Amino acid sequence: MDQRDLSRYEEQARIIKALANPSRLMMVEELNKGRRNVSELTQLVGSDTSTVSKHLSVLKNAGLVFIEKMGTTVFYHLRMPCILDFFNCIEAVMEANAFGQMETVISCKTKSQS
Amino acid sequence: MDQRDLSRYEEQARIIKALANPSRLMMVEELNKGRRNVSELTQLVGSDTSTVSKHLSVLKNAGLVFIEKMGTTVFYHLRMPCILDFFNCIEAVMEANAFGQMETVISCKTKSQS
DNA sequence: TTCTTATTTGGCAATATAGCCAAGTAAGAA
DNA sequence: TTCTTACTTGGCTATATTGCCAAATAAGAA
Repeated sequence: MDQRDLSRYEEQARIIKALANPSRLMMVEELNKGRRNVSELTQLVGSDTSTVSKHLSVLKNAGLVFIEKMGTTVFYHLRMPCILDFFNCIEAVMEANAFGQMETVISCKTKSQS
Repeated sequence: MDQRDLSRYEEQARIIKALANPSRLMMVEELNKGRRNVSELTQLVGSDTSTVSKHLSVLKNAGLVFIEKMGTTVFYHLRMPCILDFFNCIEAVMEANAFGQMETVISCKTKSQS
């Protein structure tokens, strides 16, 4: 295990961790439609403004969004060209899981019949 | 905000969270080469066996791996057909970040020159 | 059965995360 | 300047995560 590899995994984990939160996923999906300011995202998520602001700073530190200031309002933009691939991948895992659960039910039925 | 949407985001977050750890990323990448038992993964990661076992149970609960028992040893298999897309996406963000840092350096230089 | 090897689970301490409220900052309006 | 609006930061608590050690389990071997 190389030190370079380790820090690469740590950096990857940092970015993935920034996405590993329901509120932040919601915001990312919304930002994929276009720029949004903090108030708009706050309304979407339904938490305190400060909470949303902190979520946004997590996304910013991970490099997933960038800001554009206009007067007193701050617009957040998504910088994640691969977002569709990313969500499709997670979606595929979820589908596989749903299918797996179905199989379990079937196999239980089969067992109870035998 | 629909309750269905919320729980979808929660489920997505749970899967993403399972990937958001350096040791688990290391294991996932290794498992992409083929099945591995706990000892092999323990050696790879360099933590305690119990720690690795718990990491594996996180991956299993997320549906990202499944097991195959052979006598006393347990082989873990990756179930993530999209793993390449996933890593490529994260890689793209990392590259964009590196590029962004470079830009910052350049813009600082430019500013100090003006 | 006892011994050994492979793995999982329980329990604990250290650290990180999430959310709220209150306080601080920043930019424009009055 | 003061007021207001938009946002960020500090501070706190509750909860979750990580990693270790020790103990439990499971399956063969002796």
